[in-house]
This record gives sequence, structure tokens and C-alpha cells, in this order.
Amino acid sequence: MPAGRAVKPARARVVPRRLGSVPYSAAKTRTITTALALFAEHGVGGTSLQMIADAIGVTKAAVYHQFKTKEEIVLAAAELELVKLQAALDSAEAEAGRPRALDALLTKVIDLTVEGRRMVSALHGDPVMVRLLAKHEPFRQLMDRLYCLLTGDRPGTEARVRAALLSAAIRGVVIHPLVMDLDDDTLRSELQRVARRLVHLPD
Amino acid sequence: MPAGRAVKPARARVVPRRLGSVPYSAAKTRTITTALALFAEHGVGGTSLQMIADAIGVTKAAVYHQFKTKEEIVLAAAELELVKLQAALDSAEAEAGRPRALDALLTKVIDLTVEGRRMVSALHGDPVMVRLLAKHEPFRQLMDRLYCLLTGDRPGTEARVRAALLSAAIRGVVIHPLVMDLDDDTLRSELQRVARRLVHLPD
DNA sequence: GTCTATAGAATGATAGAC
DNA sequence: GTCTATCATTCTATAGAC
Repeated sequence: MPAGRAVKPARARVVPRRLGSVPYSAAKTRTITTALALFAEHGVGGTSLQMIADAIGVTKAAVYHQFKTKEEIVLAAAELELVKLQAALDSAEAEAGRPRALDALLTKVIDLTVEGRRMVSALHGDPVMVRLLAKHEPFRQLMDRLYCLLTGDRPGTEARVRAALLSAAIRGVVIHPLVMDLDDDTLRSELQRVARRLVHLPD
Repeated sequence: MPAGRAVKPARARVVPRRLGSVPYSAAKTRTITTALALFAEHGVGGTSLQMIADAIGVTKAAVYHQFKTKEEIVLAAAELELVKLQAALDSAEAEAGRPRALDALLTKVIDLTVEGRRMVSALHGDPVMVRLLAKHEPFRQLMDRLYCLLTGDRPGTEARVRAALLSAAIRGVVIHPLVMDLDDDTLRSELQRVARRLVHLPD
């Protein structure tokens, strides 16, 4: 039997709007995935609706038919990646006891990050995206859940620094020039190894 | 007496154009510092010359009198921060033996990063800046020197991942939401401590 | 869903006076 | 060094036909 209760999500009182609960049409999905790829390459601010329309092979007006503003496209592109994080948090929080939850979280987050390494800079590096997501309630709830799992309850200074370091390291490594030539499998296993050692680092 | 020779900089054959060797006029300096602050807040792509001019209190034409293009301003703003890294590398490389060089480098880089934490996202997160610096030879030479010190000669996969993790972690922590409320002194000492433990992590 | 056409604002950049 | 005035281009966004 499990050693403890399932980990309770942070801010449980706030009714969370579930990400990805409304499915997109085929045309919308095509727009989102194309936009995300362009965001990763040129940044959000450097990607115009004209570029997105050209990449799809339609006109700007056709894109505006699906999304009223550019901001909507940016958010939809972000959510495409964030639903994966949401699923990872769900299954981690369902684990019995914090050690198991943390371990499950690490495994999934590292897998996701390596798998989507081309999109990481567009999501967490781009200043326009960062500013937009900071005002985005579903995103903030996800981050609260993530940080709660990483730091535990009532974290002190050291625990917060360590959690920040861990999440910054995972994100930062996969887009680092020093490991750009490494294939996904190698990068993933190396990262899984060193992340574990970081978590269990003695004081 | 020192235990070893001074660490040799990477790519010694390439004659490096020294950063910050040409001093700026007062008006130019004012423009650069103003621009850098705006880049940090709105991103490079989200900062127009109009915004820079307004923040200084002059017209666009006055700004264009000092810099021919926006790209020149972006590069100058980047160099303002990079000269500090250059100085840190200089003194670290002058240390006798790799362990001492690495230790000196860590101390200075962490100090610099914490001190300039508001500018970190503009320099290393912004996609426009990253793309521009990637084509910028003096910047690439600096990074070569940095990575050479971090990984040692002929680094294997694990050493590269570890070096990438270290540099990504330092950059990423100082802008992380979890430590945003920490003051500079606390963050610096915590970071110095955990960075050392990372460097001396057993295999 | 996609198109043509266009409005209205902002952008990077330049010419020339003071 | 700073200004006014301007140009060509691009941008987000909309109207209305098919």
C-alpha cells in the first residue's frame, strides 16, 4: 500500500479552467502549430501575422477568421505545450507521498523538455510570451502546482533557491549551445541522472 | 609558488577585437543605458526607437545621429554588459591552475549575474538578442573562453552537460519567480554555495 | 474558410535647418 | 546634438464578396 496520501495541489480553492478542454478545428490547429514554430525561430515580437499566413499558405484574413487577435494565437500556441505540463502534474500529484510524486514529476518534465527543446526558448525565453503568460491565470495555476511540488510546503530560502535552480537548469540545458549537438536520447538520460543527484544533494 | 601555468585562452590564434576599447560619448552612453533598460522590460523586438527616444527625452532623429541603425544600439547595449564578463575571464585566466581559475570565474560570474539580474533576460533570453549575438564574433570568442574554462580541454558528454547546466542554472535562477523576492546579497551567497557543490559533485 | 482590398497606426530610417 | 518634417514600409485589424 502507498506510504502517504496523494499530494494536494496548491490553491485548491480556485476552480481551474482546464487547459486543452476545448478541441480545435483542423484549420486552427494548423495555424497554432505553424505559429509556434515561427515563434521559436523569430520570437513572438518578430513573428507577424503575415509570416504565419505565408507559412500556412493562406492570407492574413484567413488567419484572422480563426483568431480575433495576435494575442489569442500566442496564448493558444503556449497552451499547446502547457497541456503536456498539466498532464505531467496530474499524474505526479496522484502519486502516493512526496518522494514518489517528485520523482514522477522530474521524469516527465525532463522528457517533455527534451522532446520540445526547440520550443523552450519561445515559451520561457521570449519576453513577449513571458509577459503574456504572467497575466494568464491558468498558466499561473500550473506554475503554482509545479513549484509546490518542487519545494514542498512552507519552503525556506534554500529550498526555493534549489527548486529555482532545478527548473532553470532543466530548461536552460536543453537550449544550451554546449549540448546542441547531443541527440535527444543522450541528453535526456544525462539530464535525468544529474537532476536526481541535484535533488538528493546533501545540505 | 603557483602549482601550474596560467590557463591559456581558447582560440588564441584569432586576434580578438577588445570589447569596450573605444569609449562612448556622454550622449551615446545615455542612449545605450536607456535602451538596455527598455530591452529588459519589453524585449528587443518590442522596443522601438520611438520608445528609446521618448525615454531619453529627445527625438528619434537625435538617436539616429548617434547610431546608424537599431542593430548598432542593440549590440552596444549588449557590449555594455559583456565587457564585465570579459574582465572576469581575464582575471580568471590569469590564475595559476585550473581549479583556481574555475573558482575565480565562478565567484565573479555569479556576482555579475546577480548584480545585473534585471538585464539577464534581455541578454540571454531575448530571441532577437540571441540571434544577433550569435553572429557577433567578439561575443562568440568570449563564450568560447567561458566554455573552455568551464569544461576543461577535450570535454566529454558528461562534462559538457554539467557545464551547460552550471551556466544555465546561474542565469536562470536570478530571473526565476521563486527567488524574485530575495535580495541580492541573499541570492548571491546562496548561489555561490550551491554552485560550488555542483562543481564538486562526485560522479 | 478563404479571398481582395483597404483603413489606420507604427515602424525604421533620411534630409536639411538651427 | 538636436530639431521638424517626411518617406517607404510594415504592422494589426476589418469589411465584404465568393
